[in-house]
Amino acid sequence: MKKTSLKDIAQQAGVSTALVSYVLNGKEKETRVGEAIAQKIRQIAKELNYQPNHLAKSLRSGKTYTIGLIIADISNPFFANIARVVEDEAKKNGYTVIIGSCDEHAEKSWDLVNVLINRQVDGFIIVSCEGSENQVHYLKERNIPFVLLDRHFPEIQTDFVATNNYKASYDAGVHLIESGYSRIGIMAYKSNMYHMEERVRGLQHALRDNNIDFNDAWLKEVNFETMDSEVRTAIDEVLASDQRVEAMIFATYGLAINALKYINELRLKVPSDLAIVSFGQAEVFDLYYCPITYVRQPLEMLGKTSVEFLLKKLKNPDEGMKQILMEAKLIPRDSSKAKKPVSKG
Amino acid sequence: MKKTSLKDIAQQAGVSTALVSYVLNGKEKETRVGEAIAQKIRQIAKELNYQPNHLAKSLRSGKTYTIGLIIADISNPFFANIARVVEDEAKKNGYTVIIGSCDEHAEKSWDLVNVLINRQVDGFIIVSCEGSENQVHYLKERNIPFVLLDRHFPEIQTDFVATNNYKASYDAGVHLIESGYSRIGIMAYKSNMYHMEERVRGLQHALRDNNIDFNDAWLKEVNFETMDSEVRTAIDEVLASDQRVEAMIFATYGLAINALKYINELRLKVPSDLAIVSFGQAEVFDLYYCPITYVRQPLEMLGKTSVEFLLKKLKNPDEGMKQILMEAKLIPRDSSKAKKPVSKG
DNA sequence: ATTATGTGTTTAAACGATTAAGCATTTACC
DNA sequence: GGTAAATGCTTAATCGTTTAAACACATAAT
Repeated sequence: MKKTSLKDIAQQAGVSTALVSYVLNGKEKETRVGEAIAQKIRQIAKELNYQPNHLAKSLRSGKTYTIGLIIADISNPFFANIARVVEDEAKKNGYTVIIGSCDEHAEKSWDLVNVLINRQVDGFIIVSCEGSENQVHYLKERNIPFVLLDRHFPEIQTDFVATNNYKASYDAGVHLIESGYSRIGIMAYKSNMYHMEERVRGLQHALRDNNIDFNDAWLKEVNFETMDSEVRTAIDEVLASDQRVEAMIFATYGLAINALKYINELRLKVPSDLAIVSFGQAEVFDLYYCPITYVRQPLEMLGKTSVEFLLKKLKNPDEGMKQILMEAKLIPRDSSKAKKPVSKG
Repeated sequence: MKKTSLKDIAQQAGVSTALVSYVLNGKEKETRVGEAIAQKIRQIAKELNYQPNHLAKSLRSGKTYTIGLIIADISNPFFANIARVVEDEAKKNGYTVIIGSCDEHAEKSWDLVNVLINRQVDGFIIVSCEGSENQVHYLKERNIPFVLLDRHFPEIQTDFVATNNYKASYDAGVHLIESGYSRIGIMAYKSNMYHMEERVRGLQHALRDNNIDFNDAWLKEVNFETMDSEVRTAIDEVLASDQRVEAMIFATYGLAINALKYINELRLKVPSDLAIVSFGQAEVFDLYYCPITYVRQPLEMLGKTSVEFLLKKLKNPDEGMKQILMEAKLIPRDSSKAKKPVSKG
């Protein structure tokens, strides 16, 4: 039993497919279709449970009403959630989203871009991974609409929606300082992505502005792929050094989780043995015995705005470049509780 | 700058589009294309960076190489992970996945089914929600290939891939009994979905087989939408009753999370005040101060097998019905640690 | 009576690919 | 030399829509 097409309806009604198309697209007025025949067409369409073929529509119109969403790491709940927001927002506007995760690999990301271009997506929303600048350039050259989400490349002029990571990290640093910590480290991915660098820089400047010298041993950069083991080593090191850190900022959710697991194994107490602030947000942070202070990124807003920007661009390709940095909010919890003052020396 | 099409290549090469199509689809042998011209065509295709238009291909062939994945609740990390597995597995086979979450609402699920049918997906993988039987019947009638994942309707003959929930819950019950607990409750969604009922039944039979009378007050069924508040009430009740439970099985991840939050607020200790076993799996369970015993469902296998079943069906629609129940594994942790014996009376 | 205007409908091309069928031409065979 | 087979390529229909243009009437205006 084949799907019913315009032709089927046309045949039953004894008219041409053109009329059927006009009526079912609500163009009866402009195209002056007779009221009687319009009724009949609608009636038959309902009886046959007509559902238009999106492929044909898209082929004809050149618009698929589909957005390609490329996410650097969908296992990160922050990104998983942002994907949901994007999807919901897109659906509200009649768009379908095809999601792909590149797991922080630029080649995978290339594949995805190509697959999705073949599928004729109207545009992209991309959480870029390291080394994917060429892809951004490619999309620009080919004039394919896209918006970068959460991560962007300051040296490439593009639309983007991101968090003010510098400020977020600066605030986190100040918060820890005000809570009485001064030897504050940060763990980040080994990466030259701007958002990572900003998170590191934010803390460094917070310390500098409070007259604390940042010790390079306090910065721990680990590789994404080998995170599990490297995090352990890193923790060992920052705790062992003669300049042992008292507090640590984790630049991503994944780092924090791995670190917390290890810290548990070591039977260290948070925050007395190590105070913690983490980027990202997840239920884990609430349920940890010592709830984790975290940087809450404006997830909903980021997702919604990225869709909004993209759809505007799709409607009017000549519209100007849109860039926005949103503010994150530090949510103080027990893991960064004020330190009990200790007499010096 | 338009995308290059077959026609463009044909023009440049001075041949018909048919030849180009043959060559680029590797059919030069069967269709006896001259070697010289084949070379030329490939050359030009490369120069123009030709990417075939999937829409046109699909329209012609009636196959989109797209799978619709409908998930009952994507905010559940178990489902989020299974979605990843499905996506990866599909991609390996050249399929693209369009994911939609119906948030446990049957109407949303209907919408998704229709949207995806319009998008001409080749088939569906569905984690059904309550009240969506009509949709399953609809797909069967319309002869649209689909596989039910994780949840199925025993009264409807369909392909499905699911967990043996009865056994999983039975095992959980036995484990708790062996750990010295006897007043064991279970919290589930108020639902007549088979997988839920099986989880309840599993515990009940485990108790019966160990000569423990199941007290109906130990069964707490809460509504998905109002879970936040109902869980609290339910916990209050099972702890207050004269037949206070000592242990509780949570039939879903969401229920466990909510309960744990409340238990923390009440400053109750796990497992001494209340032992816990939960379905689902997530990092939270590892990081909780008292790691949570949980039922590990064969996530990878479930996802992969569902794709496998569907793709087989797509290749050969007449293949027989495929149904499989996979075994879950109980992962014992501290939250269900053996109880210290207490003298009776 | 002729032209203009309005009304209701059909025709046919187009989107970009696939593919059965047809058409030349060359080579093989008896 | 005549038929058959092999070779290399083109034509044109098709998938299901959309939509500009053409067409055929009826009614109104001059």
